[in-house]
Amino acid sequence: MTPRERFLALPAETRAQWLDPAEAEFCAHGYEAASLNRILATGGLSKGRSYHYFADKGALFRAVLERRLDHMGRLDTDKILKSQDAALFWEETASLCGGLAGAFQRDASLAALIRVLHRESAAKGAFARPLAVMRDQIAGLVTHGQGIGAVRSDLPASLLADLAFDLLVSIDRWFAGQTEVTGEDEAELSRRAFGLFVDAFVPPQG
Amino acid sequence: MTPRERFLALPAETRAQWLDPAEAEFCAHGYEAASLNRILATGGLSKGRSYHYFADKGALFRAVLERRLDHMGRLDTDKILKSQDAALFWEETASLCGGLAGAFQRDASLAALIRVLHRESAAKGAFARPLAVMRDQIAGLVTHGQGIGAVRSDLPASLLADLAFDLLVSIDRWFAGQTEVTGEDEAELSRRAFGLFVDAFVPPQG
DNA sequence: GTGCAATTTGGACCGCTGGTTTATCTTTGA
DNA sequence: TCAAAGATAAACCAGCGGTCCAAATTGCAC
Repeated sequence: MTPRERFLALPAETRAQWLDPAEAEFCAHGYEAASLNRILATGGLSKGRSYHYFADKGALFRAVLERRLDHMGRLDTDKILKSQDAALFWEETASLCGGLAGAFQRDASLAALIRVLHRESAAKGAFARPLAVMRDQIAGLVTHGQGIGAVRSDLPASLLADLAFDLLVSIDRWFAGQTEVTGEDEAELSRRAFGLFVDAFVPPQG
Repeated sequence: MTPRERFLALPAETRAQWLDPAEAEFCAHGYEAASLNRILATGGLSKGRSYHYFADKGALFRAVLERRLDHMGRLDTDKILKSQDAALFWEETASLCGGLAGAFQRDASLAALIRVLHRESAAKGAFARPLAVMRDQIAGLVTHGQGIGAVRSDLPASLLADLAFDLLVSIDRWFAGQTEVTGEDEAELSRRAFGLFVDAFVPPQG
């Protein structure tokens, strides 16, 4: 039995005994700077028990992340992939981005974890997979968009997918760093920011 | 006398005794994962000597970075700031980006160090300053561009500056990750990528 | 030239990190 | 009842960045 299987077999209450302090620690300090020893001390857990259930620090982070992602439900990219004209494509994309932004606003921990994941993934290979899944999903959307003429085709889909992902993260990060902007202002600003996003990826004129 | 002053007073040859192994280590492993002990062992230096010349690991990284940046010369933003119409603004901006890309191609260590700086700056506050300088420069360019109608004004300059910076870094990172694209293909692709960059920041039509 | 003072140097040491190992305790099943 | 298997606690490890201090070296006044 792998450590991961052992952990998933535990009752939810016991699982929370690990995941709650771990999530707090990762949100507060990021991945690298998070102290496993501190997590264990906070939760009253021991090293041996920890490595009985988690192969390493990365496995614990992944478990924390998975629990949060379960709260969010799957990204619904189907509608976008079924769209057959540019207008609908961008309408559905806007809807998905809006839903995502809403989820981030509702669940601060989810937003914080995703930011940690994106920020430190380049340095730590441990998170390659979950991030690659997202990027591949975006790449699929881009390719479909190119097929129906909604997305520019003068650049490779892999590049466009990378840029789209990073751009969305950058936008999110800017809004997260703003303390004064709120309510209607924020809604209007993020609507315009999505406009910039669209401008970058629609086929260039001429 | 501060450690930094002591170090700068050293002959260039002695300075290189620190900076060469440090640069190699930082390029290979990034900042966090770079081992100070390993750098010292490689260079035949001792701990006491190190902390006589560098306040901490971050100071050593900054010294490595500064030596590289001196090789590059200052970014010449004057021409852009003097431009009075959108066409000239973007022409000069293209020229500056091209020069930057050339410097990165010529000096792989510089490119690697800048990538490390950008990647790990969010986690480590030690690098806030050098990065903030670059971002402020970009913010200045954006503001000027907005003034002459070359850059969209429906979003705050600080947001546009952040996005511009991150977008350029993302583009650079994608190209750095490509092994097969070379020569003319790369030149043409990066020309188009700059086109995407422009499309995102010019005033939206309608 | 000599002796003192200031600087420079090496390296032991510190608290901490993530991770390993071992030995004990608990549970299970025949 | 007893042994095999699973779970747990805690000692332990190498390495980390950083501190400290005593010894070696240097520079300078006399």
